[in-house]
Amino acid sequence: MIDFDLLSRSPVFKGITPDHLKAIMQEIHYQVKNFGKNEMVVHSGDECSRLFIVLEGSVKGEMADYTGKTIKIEDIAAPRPLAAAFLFGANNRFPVTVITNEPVRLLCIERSEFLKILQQDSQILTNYLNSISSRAQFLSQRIRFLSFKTIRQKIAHYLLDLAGDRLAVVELPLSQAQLAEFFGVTRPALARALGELDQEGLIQVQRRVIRIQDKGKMNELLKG
Amino acid sequence: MIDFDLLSRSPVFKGITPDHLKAIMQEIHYQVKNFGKNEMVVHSGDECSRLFIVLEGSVKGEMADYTGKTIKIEDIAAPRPLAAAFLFGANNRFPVTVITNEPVRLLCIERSEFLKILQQDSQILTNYLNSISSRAQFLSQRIRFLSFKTIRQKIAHYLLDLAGDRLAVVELPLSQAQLAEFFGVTRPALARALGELDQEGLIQVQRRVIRIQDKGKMNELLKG
DNA sequence: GGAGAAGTGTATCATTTGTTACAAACACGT
DNA sequence: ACGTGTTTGTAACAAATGATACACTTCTCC
Repeated sequence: MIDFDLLSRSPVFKGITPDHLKAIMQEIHYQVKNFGKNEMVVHSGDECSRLFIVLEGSVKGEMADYTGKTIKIEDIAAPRPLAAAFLFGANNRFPVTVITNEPVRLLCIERSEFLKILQQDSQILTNYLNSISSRAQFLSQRIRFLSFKTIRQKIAHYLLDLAGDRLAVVELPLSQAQLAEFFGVTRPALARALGELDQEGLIQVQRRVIRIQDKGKMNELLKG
Repeated sequence: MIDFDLLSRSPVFKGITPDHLKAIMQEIHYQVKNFGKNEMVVHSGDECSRLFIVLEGSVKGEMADYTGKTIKIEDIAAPRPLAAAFLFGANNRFPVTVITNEPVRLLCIERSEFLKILQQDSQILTNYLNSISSRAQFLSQRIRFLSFKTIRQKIAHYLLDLAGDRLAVVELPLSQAQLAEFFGVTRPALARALGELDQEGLIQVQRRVIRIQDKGKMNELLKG
């Protein structure tokens, strides 16, 4: 049995009433699969020909590097879909290995069946397009961010983005350690860079609260 | 007038016969706009509510950094679409400014009209999904690549990827200078790293031709 | 074959960042 | 107020890379 109430809150089916969703699902072929704890759902490199949506429990995506060591990428809990961006596209293979954190129920829909849904319901189509489109945009921004060479540049970009047009005083939403990880640098290096910018009078740092003193010079940093 | 023969070779309309495409287009509302040379088509930050496809000529995407300096991102020639991944998604704004390289004819389709097409024709829907999905995958891989810290790691990843399961001898498809730019490092630094890997016996470099001597140790590099 | 251009190997030094370690400031429960 | 754990500020040294310069090879065109 499927909890259509929960499923209708999934990003893919947002805005669809549970009843309507139930009607839609009756028209197509799908499967519900049960997994135990720590079971492997898909293996990295498997062909991605079905859409998976977590109905119950949560799974984690792990990426295996060349040595076999695995790194956890992200957790996905009900009712979110699984690797939605990889259902279509040139190379339909999972980039990650997916393993259950706990007992899990998965909704599996063949790509061709899911296509039927997309053609039938414009709301779901829009949802899905928005979803992978947003992901592409997010990734695009992330690449732009990663292309900044120095820590100073990353800080400048981050702070200016955070401040926007508003006042020049911002409070960091992350701890330095988290921010350092987001920047892809070490925590002491980040603290040092913040300290230097403070000494040079570009910003004023009081733990999490930062005042941008000289927006002009901060912009200058992004030049090179 | 639209050259449906050309348009049917666009990634979005691939696999559709020119006649069928003509029939589809007669059902919906669209515009064809003409631009002169060096005219601005869209400005960075503009709302992206229409799909643009280049019918004639070519345009370039430029990104403005905080200082106002512009960097050319890519050229788009007929019959390719423009910023297809930004038509949907959370923040529908162009990340780039688009300027014509020469006199250009553009096909403009409102998002709502394009949605009609997507629902009507499963081939076009699949094309479009493949297109933005591929882009997300490409960006995803690029981020993974950028997350390698050292040049040695980038080299290892690049070479192992290039070699695949085949022999251990690969010929670089790019010059060192181009490869260095792709890696986001300087050319001498890349050459130095290659030289060191050679000295350590992991690879054997003869200008563009590289022989991977020790795949095991190359894999090790990707650990840390 | 020779001249010039492009690509490659290498060296030196400056700059940036990672690494490690430790002290100071803060948060929170008792 | 007091300890305890977390977060933040700083320091010293090592490692990696950038910047710059130059010699050498290979290619191409004449």
